[in-house]
Amino acid sequence: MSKRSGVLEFAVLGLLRESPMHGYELRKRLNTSLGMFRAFSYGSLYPCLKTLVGRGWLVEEPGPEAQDPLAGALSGRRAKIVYRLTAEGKEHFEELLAHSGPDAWEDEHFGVRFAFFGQTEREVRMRVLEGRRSRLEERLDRMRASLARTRERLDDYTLELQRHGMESVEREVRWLNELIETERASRDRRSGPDPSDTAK
Amino acid sequence: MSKRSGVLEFAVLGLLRESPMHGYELRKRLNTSLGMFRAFSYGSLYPCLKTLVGRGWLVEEPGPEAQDPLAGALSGRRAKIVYRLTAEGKEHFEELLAHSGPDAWEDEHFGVRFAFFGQTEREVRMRVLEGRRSRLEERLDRMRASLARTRERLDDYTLELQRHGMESVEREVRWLNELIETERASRDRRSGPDPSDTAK
DNA sequence: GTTTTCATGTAACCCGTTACATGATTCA
DNA sequence: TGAATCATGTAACGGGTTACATGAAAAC
Repeated sequence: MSKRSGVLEFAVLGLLRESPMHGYELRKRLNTSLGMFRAFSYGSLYPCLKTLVGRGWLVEEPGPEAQDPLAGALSGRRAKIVYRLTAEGKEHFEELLAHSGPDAWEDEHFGVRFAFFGQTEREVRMRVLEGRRSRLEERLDRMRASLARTRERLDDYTLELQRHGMESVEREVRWLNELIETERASRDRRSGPDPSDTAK
Repeated sequence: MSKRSGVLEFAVLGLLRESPMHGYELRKRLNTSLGMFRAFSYGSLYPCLKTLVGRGWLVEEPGPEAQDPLAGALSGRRAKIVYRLTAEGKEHFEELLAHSGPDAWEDEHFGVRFAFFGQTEREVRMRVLEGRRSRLEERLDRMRASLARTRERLDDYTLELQRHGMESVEREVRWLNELIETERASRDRRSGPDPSDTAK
């Protein structure tokens, strides 16, 4: 029933798709490789892994050291649990990757989506980047409007905070512009410059 | 009992300190004037107001239109509830303002603290700005270290994401540097340039 | 041999949102 | 008169954290 709306879920599936791992290692990768923009604790990771197993997207496997006859002989030892993506799990993740709905470019989701762009279709990448950009442009419009309405009643610090906030958003828009540009260029290089396209 | 660790609580007290308001208006101010960096819904605002009243930091007052004899005569009408900061509430908020502990420069708190810098002592402002800056510098160190360790195993998109993330943090550090500079300049202008200070 | 780091989990809580319910006032 | 906006609230849920408990393996 639970939606598991899923930044964490998405990231876990994505990382496990590259290679099986146990929880501890997974968490480190979440907070470094992928991380910077979001941190997770074991308190959320392990329960998440459990529910993914419950849905058949992951399987728990004994760690490789279970092959070791010495360790195997000693009963009662708790082996590392290595999580591996199942076929259904892979299929599900690919569906998620193909999706480019509005939620894909919200603040919380965009970062993790971008982190897996390497596995994402070019067209989907474009839609997500452009969606994100127009999302931010809407926000800029609202900020500018609100600033125009309230400029005089605000003190210097509040004003400075808003100015800095707007600059941050403008900066991200420029970044997206560059990325979109690059994507387009590499697409055009592939299919050859199309006069009917560039003439527009 | 509840901690109410309080971005919302802080902002409510701060806004009501400037002038009494009813909930609806309060929420708008939270999401525009102060806002951009955080939004709140009624579902969190009204319960928060209730608990603040419960602690004696706010009082509910009938809206000004209750003075209107016509409206007052019509029984059963639900008046707007105007919230006003009590003396204890004001005292409490000033304690919060004076505080410059580590939590003041965390991501979640820093924005709201900055928004009320207009009401904050110069020394406290300095400590918060400097605390925030060193917090971000630590983060940069960790990012650089992690990047150096993992650079080759990462694909282009992940790398680009990290690069952009680091640039964002670096940019905020530069912003803080300017703010600190400005604060220092205005302080020095006050007390006159001190040779023993500038010689260092 | 002891401290660190690796490794797995659980229970309680926190701060907030969404969706809903209700009704008054203003504007077209 | 009907729609938009003003205005106040509640119940259920959501996605996470903190603090705790446990124990093996590695490093010193």
